[in-house]
Amino acid sequence: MAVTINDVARAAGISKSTVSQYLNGRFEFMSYETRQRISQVIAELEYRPNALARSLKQKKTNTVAAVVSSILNPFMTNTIRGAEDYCKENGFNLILCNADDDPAQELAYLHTLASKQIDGILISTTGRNNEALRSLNLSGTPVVLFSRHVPEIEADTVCVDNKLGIDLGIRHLMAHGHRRIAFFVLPHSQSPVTPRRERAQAYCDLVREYGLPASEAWLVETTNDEAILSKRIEELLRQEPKPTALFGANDLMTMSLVRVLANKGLRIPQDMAVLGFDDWEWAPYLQTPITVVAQPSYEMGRRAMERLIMRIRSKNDAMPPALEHYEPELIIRRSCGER
Amino acid sequence: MAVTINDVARAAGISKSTVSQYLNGRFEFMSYETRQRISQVIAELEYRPNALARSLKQKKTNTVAAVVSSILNPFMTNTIRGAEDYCKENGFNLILCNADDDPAQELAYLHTLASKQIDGILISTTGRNNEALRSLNLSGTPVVLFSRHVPEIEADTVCVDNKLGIDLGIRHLMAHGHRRIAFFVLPHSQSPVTPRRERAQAYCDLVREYGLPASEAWLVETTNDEAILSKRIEELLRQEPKPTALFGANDLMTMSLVRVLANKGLRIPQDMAVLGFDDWEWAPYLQTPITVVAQPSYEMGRRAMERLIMRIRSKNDAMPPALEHYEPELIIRRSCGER
DNA sequence: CTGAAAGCGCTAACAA
DNA sequence: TTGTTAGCGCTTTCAG
Repeated sequence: MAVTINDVARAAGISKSTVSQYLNGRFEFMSYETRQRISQVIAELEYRPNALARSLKQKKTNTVAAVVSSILNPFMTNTIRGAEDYCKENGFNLILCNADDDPAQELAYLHTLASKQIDGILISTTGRNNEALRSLNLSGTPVVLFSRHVPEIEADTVCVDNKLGIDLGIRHLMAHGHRRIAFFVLPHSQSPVTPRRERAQAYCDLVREYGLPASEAWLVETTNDEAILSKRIEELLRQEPKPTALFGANDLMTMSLVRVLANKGLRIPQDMAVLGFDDWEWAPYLQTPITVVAQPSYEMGRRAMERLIMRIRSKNDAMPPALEHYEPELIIRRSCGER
Repeated sequence: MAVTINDVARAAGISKSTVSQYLNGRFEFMSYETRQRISQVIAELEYRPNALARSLKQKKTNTVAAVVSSILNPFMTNTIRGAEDYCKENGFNLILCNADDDPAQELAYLHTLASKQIDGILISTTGRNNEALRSLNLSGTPVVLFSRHVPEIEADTVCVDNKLGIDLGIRHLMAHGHRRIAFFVLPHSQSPVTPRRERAQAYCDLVREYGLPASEAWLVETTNDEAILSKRIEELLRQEPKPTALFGANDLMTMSLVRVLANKGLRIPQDMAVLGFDDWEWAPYLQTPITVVAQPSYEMGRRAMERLIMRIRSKNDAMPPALEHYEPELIIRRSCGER
């Protein structure tokens, strides 16, 4: 049987409330000897306060959760590292939940997190559980959104300027002589997820704005499953004129694009230029290092967690929700042609 | 204020113990109407039982933790996925802790996990907190070790047959005409961590056994920091005769090796062959696809979690601890030469 | 079939 | 400066 505060009190010959005071750092009204005594007994007994009991009473767990769409996504893992570091520096525990972009999973997590009385939630949401998120946020469990903005949820949001990112990318491609640009994005037409919509929209707008040749077929809505992607690319290459550059709307998509081209024996950039949205660890070390539009993911994660913890500490008071945009950055490597 | 079991009882016009029965699926002694009524009230009120209170009383949290040395390590992330899946299938929650191979961090996690009354721990330990782990295991929080075996801790362990892995690797290199093989491993002489010791030992033994030329300088003990690694490689190449192949003792090491060689303009395998222990996602897509000795990481993670949950369910009864070895597999790509 | 009562381990007034 | 007391929200005998 685990040792409890009562055991400590008994062994020290004092009452448990004094021990409790000690545990909570209220030494002001405690004799020096008592304090010494308690500290010694605790060490001897290897006493560790039961966090469940404490949290039950205090109504706070000092634990927050990050619910992400996929831990395979390098952008997410970097974001998490930022969030994690900020937590650590501020004495919070972090629970990581991988919702796999599945609304049902996401909702299940929200429920168990709520039942575990988590203090706050950082989430890159599927956008399908807005009521649940709103009600959490309203009922005292602060929620901060990152990467994906959902106007219906009045919560702090940290994301990137998607239009700027696409603009950076397209201008870079143009500078390398590319005019026929295909854009690969996850299905977005009936998805509530904003980044893909914003990026696809920006692509369309900018292609028009810059007077580039356009084709419906060049806005490719597809999963990043490599078999499927492979077919879509074949279709694309069967038509004339073909695009000369492929622009992936996020890291996973670009990674698949690179692999599919490699498996087809197509060289980058000689046979096809490739540009990605989001950077990833291996991008510089591939056969052809990949040029990308990168988000400052680590900082964004830190910042999102900073806001979350601030909300928790301020008890989520009246402050209106803030929407913050970070600037993406173009990292030029070699996949769009030399120069 | 959150809704409690009392609110539900009151709204349903019954006592809270009946509601509790309902929550715990004990419908046997409950009228059908009561049952209906409760279910309806719960839905209306959006009642979610407080897991803290429940766990406090039941003395179990239905939550386990995985403490890993690094989430940047692809071997670990695959292992985690296996563990995660098994948890999910069995109704357990998983908390992921990244100890960063720092014994102090690890110990801190063990303490907070214990205080959170976690039901069990899966760990790839630094080997520096053996007493803590033993005492957890003995005092009712089952511990399962994976990847790293520590004889002093009598707990189930799931790991790979390291000697076999090194043998597979060395024989493959020999088959490609390599005889001067350098082995890159993290500092292990005074580290309690077994895999690196076993692998280094196996390297030494097998080099002797196969009558390969040996040199103290070819057993390179180094961190995988790229700057440092770069220096070590330069030193190695300054001497005659040079090795013709580099064997990385784990994924992170091999990844760094590949990057350092790339940055030096050395071609794989023409200028230097490379072989890795542990596979990783990008290994097949690099300039030269990397040949590796792979561990069945997903299965190992699943299996480790299976044992852990079994221990939890059986209340960690007398069963003697089991040590399981999985077989590694050679995945031939192109980094050791064509053939 | 349902309710009353005690208690899990801890905190927080309030008394002493 | 320390102890008493009353819960936090839930489960679990044990009566009825």
